[in-house]
Amino acid sequence: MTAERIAAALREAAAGLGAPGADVQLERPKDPSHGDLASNLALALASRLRRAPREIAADLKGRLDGLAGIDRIEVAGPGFLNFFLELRAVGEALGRILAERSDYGRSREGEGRRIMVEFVSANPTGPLHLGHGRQAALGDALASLLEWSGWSVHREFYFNDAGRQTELLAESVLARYRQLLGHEDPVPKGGYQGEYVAEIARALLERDGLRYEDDAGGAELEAIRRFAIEAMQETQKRYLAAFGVRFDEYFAETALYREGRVRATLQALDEAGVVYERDGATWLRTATFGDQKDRVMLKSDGSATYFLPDVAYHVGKWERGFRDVINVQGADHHSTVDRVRAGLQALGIPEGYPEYLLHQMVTVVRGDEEVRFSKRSGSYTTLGELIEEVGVDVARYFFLIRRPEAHLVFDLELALDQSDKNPVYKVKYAHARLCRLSRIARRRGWDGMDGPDAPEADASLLSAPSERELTKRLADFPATLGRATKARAPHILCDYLERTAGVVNSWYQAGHPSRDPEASALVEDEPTRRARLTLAVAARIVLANGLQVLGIEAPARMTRGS
RNA sequence: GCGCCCGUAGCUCAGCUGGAUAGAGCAUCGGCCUUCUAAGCCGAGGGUCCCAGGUUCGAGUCCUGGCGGGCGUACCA
Repeated sequence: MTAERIAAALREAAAGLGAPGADVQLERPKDPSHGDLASNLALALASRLRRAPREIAADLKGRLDGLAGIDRIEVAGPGFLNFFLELRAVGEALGRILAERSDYGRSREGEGRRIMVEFVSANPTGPLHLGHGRQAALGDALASLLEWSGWSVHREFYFNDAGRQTELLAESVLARYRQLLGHEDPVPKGGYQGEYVAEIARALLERDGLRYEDDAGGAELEAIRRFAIEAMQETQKRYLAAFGVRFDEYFAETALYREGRVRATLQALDEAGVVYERDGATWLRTATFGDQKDRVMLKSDGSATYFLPDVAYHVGKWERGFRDVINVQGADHHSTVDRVRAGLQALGIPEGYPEYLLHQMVTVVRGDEEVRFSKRSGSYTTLGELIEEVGVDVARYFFLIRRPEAHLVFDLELALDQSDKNPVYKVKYAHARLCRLSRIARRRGWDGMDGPDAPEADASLLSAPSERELTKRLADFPATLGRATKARAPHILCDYLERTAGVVNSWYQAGHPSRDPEASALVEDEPTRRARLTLAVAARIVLANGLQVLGIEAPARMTRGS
């Protein structure tokens, strides 16, 4: 590729000027008058070479003579080198896109190594809410990005099925169950009030009949607890499936106890000399490893806090062979980061393990009005209700549209809009328009662009500014995916897709028959038509692949609403 | 009090290793449909990048200190 050749030539030229091993990065100038590619190498080398940047740039330029595919090189501004490529070189990406098709954008960066992405990890004590929605979309998109970058990804969901909260759930279910039988049991203090608890109680009654009616004391609470957790998990899994998210493994906290891993972790920490007793409780010296203060592992009543099994769980991840782990969590859990890492470090696991991706909270608005999370009608309490109203694709996209560390405002009014104002639809429409071009071409007997044996198009015929711009954008797709993956930031891909869709729409519109038939992809001149249809197919592939990464459908046609 | 995150156009937000004149969508205003679906396109206005210092040839981006907002800071989960 031309860009790689230029970078290599620049490195060599820099070495020739006395600066070997320079880190050369080419960038896409925003302004087309700054060329197709630009390098700030001369600026970066100025202090090292103790020379004026523009002077260095001129020397570099002198050493780059005769590079194929380059029309001209300019020294500009404070010392930039701007490269203007021949159209053929700009268009070389098109051939690659047509050849790689649905694989265009994949890389081998991860070299097949295993990586775990843990996300959602909701407690089995209630339905999934909107925060879980953001996490589901984010974790799944991140996992998908990693797969596209050549990692072997394991998607995992951890659930706390052992703590006090699950007992409270069971007690709440029992109260509701007895209410169904005409008793006046109140839901326990701090218990779960939601309607879903009553539903579980009804299901329990249906399955087991009157078995627990006289069990106000709770002798069979364990059976109820298991039933409730299972029911809750079924519901969660159903919503996640509807949301298009699938996990390789659901990991239960109780498994840690059953296998003795909690006790073993406690013992190992004790042997490491980082455990002490105070006020009847057992503490871990997490402050020694960067935590703000020491933490309790065993309460004075002998039961464990969440912290201890959390550490045991992550020791398990390490022992299962996962050297790369990303935990996707809400920012309200950020205090666990330091303490879990501290516990792991005390056991000799490297600092900074595991990696965390913390995302900020979600607020929902309808126009100017904030939607409160309450049980009153018209408010959203669960992910399921949201999906039902706006659809899976819109929900997924909206959850991904912002940087994880930025607060997310979910606008229902915009989400329900089906015009191009809605960014998801903008991308889908662009994709559908490109499909339509190919359909019409086929209908007119101009076939052959879509097959695997499509003849090479002449990219030098793509001379309009919008064609050049679109071609360059398409060439940047693999690098954009790479950047999004490394930054753990799917929104970078959203941003790319929206901009690309904008360029597509603009190009499409310029060639609309009512505007300029000569600029259309469907012109009579065969070589020109072939080149433009190739561009259309390439753009379609890129949009489809991008949406695929985000788990969003790329329709070949959009049906007009009434 | 302490810790993490955020502060960019009226609103919601991008801004890649520090680089050229700070960008997009929405909203507002003005143009463009007999033609491949205009669910669109073109154009315009709109900015003390929270403030103050510092590092640098160069800071929205890095450092320090403020101010404002969110989330944490349990022998809760």
